[in-house]
Amino acid sequence: MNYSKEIDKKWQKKWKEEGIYKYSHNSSKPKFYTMEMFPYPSGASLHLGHWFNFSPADSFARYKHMSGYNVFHPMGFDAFGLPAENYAIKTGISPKESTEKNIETMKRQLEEMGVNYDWDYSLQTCKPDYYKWTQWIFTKLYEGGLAYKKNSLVNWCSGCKTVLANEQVIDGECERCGTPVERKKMEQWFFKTTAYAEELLTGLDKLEDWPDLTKKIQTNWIGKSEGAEIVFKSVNNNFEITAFTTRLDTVSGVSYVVIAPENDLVEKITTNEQMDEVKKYVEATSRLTDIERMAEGKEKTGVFTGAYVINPVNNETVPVWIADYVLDNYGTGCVMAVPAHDERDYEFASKYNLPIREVIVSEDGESKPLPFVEYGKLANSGKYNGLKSKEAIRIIASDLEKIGQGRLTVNYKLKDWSISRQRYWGAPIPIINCPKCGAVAVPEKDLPVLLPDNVEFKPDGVSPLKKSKEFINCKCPKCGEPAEREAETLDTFVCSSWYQLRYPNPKDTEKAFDKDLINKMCPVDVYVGGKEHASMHLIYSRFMTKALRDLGYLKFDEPFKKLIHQGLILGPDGNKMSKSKGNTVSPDIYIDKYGSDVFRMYLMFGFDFTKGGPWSDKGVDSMSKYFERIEKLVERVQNAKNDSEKSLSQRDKQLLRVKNQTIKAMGNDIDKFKFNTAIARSMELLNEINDYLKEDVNEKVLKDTVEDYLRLLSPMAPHFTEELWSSLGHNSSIYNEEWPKIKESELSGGTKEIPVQINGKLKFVVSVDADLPADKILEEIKANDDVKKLYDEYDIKKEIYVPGKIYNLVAVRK
RNA sequence: GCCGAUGUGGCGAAAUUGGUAUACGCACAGCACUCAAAAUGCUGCGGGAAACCAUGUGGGUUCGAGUCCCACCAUCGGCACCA
Repeated sequence: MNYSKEIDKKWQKKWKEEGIYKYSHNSSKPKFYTMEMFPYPSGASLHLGHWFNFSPADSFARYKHMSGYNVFHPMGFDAFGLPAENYAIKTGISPKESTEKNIETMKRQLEEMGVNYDWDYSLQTCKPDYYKWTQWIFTKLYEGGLAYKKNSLVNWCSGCKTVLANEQVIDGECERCGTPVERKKMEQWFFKTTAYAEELLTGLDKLEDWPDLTKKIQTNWIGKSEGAEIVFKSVNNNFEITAFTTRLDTVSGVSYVVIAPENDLVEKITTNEQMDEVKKYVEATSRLTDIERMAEGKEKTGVFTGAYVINPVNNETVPVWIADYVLDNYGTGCVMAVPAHDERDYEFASKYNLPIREVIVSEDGESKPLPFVEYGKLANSGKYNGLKSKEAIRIIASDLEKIGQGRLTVNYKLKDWSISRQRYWGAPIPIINCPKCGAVAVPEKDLPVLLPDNVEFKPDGVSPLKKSKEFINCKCPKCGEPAEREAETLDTFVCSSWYQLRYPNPKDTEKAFDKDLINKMCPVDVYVGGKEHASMHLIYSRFMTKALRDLGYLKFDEPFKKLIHQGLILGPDGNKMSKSKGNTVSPDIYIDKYGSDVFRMYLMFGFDFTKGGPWSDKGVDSMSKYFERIEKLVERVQNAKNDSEKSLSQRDKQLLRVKNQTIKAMGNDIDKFKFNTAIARSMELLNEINDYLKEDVNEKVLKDTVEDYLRLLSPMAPHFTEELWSSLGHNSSIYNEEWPKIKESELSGGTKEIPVQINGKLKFVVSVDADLPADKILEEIKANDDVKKLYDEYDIKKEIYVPGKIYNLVAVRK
């Protein structure tokens, strides 16, 4: 075979010299913005996952380019983050240095893949010319009331020595290092994602081209629940407790009220007699990690506060308890406990001998074993007796509203996004804390707040930036008095929540993005990336888009119109690839042996793009053989004479028909990221062409077909087809060829087979002229000898003819 | 526990959305070329002698079901003391 890695190199060089992938916003063609989630620049060479993600996405972009779009397909680097910092701690090489080096390596390797990126439209989140604008966005959100600081309970990872967002806590462990997460109270910056909870949820309905699974995950994550608030006043009328409940119908069964140990009310309401015990309990729970606290089967614990409140619905006095089965960060952190109709309350009440009163029975009035948690009919509920649960909720809520002690409301699991990180390698939060003026945003003219180079950043829980006096000490931009800078850095997800807005104009020193341009370019038409970001990056980006829209910068609601998740290539053993399991596979040996295109094609053909699967290289050889067969065919065509005068034979027409079918099918497939079937179609076309070569060949038909065939393959195998294209005497790149147009006239003709069935079971097929109108086809079927025989053998009860498709007889054998 | 996805040959997988199940490959077998092998090319390839039977299992709707409906089994994923 002629194709090899050397051919890749030759064309990569030429493409670069000729600048064929240079992008310009000035074009008469319609825009098409497609991008992949940008990678983190890690030290090692590109792994299989990168290839599986980026090379098909590149093929897609190439296909769109050939289909007449002005395709914008940028690539950048998500360059801030912990790995570089941890690497630095280990080796002493600064994050800046190692990151820059890694980016250079990665860029080179991406080019070896044969991608059509224009590096003039690229970005690196760790560069001041980028993070200046991340900081600017922060200040805009701050001014718009969407960023705020509060003392709050946060997820603390003692491994990474930093705070984590809720989204970064997986099963109670740090998403990055697996350390059990602790809870800590700290002053933290937040973005007000909750302000958009409802829109983030309802907006999902409009995202028709997003995977259902991803929308489902976001729906769960947002966790909307409709219920009611109810206010319990204390017996002495010196405090109030507001609880959220979805089961206001059970309110007459409240036998106590519980609040979370961390809740601010605890201190306020606890009586002196109970204070010691309560303090002990609160301290004990605070020592537990989330995992310990929520361990399955863990017995519920709690303690009485000494306080009593009044149930506004029946005026009963009930005790107030503290228990760690109540979460402070959901609802109000306070719960009305109805042991008869809630499993948790039942367990707790049983343990502490609190009353259990049945107030819901089944709809037919039957008493059910407790705890009975389904909807039913009210009992033991005074004037509400006999009401069905759902109407009771409405009526009780409206009664409470009249006395100002409750109302229907909604609650979301979604929390505000915690964005402060006590680490070094990130964008400094652009805030100056002035003793007089408070937190003041750094004015645009003073941005970026540069990340200092020489800082000791060994993690010890104190933000490394605090240790740099030069960094910390500054003047308040408002009053000019001495002040201190915020010492924390932004969660890297802030950097990636807006990067698609920067790509179209990455070198702009005046603004983050050009309003007019970005409103034309966005939303991104197709976004490709892993589904592990469903409840992180993809929520943050959506939030940021909506926030910037409401601040007047954007005119669209969603960042990404269509979303595709690539699957995961697993190790040969079916497990996730990891160095510790020793099941990693490097793409390099395949690239060296076969060249980039064979490998790209193999990845696309051997796996469903959205599914992935366990790695196997069984078919790589056969892909290489496919390339050889193509080379042979092209060699044959190089000597093709031009016999255009010849009229088309039936065989010629059949070839053209198959070609047109292939064009149609491959286009549809690539649009849906179904590269496996697209390549299968191309193989069918090759088989057809080789079959055609056995008979009388019309050289012009052959050459046209083969050239179209190369065009069809070129998005998937850019180097290989470029080489063959030039061997056919073409001087311009195949990349700038048009994707072949379907000729309807050539699509028709030939014969087609109509299945003939008895009772839905296939008997045989009848071949008919494909161009015949449906009723003529039916005539031909009926005239067919085999069909006539069926009439003799069977009693025909009914005849079903789906025009031009199938002929079925409902019949009994005579 | 709640929500969701998937299940088709020895294997990776197709099936225009209710209309010829197993496309395209891999593996395998036979033949040709060769002294021979490799490479290449051709042929076959779900089961069954056949009628027929086969898309995780059992029902249902339909002239017709891999596709729609109900129940179940298995695997994977998301959420999970969310009041």
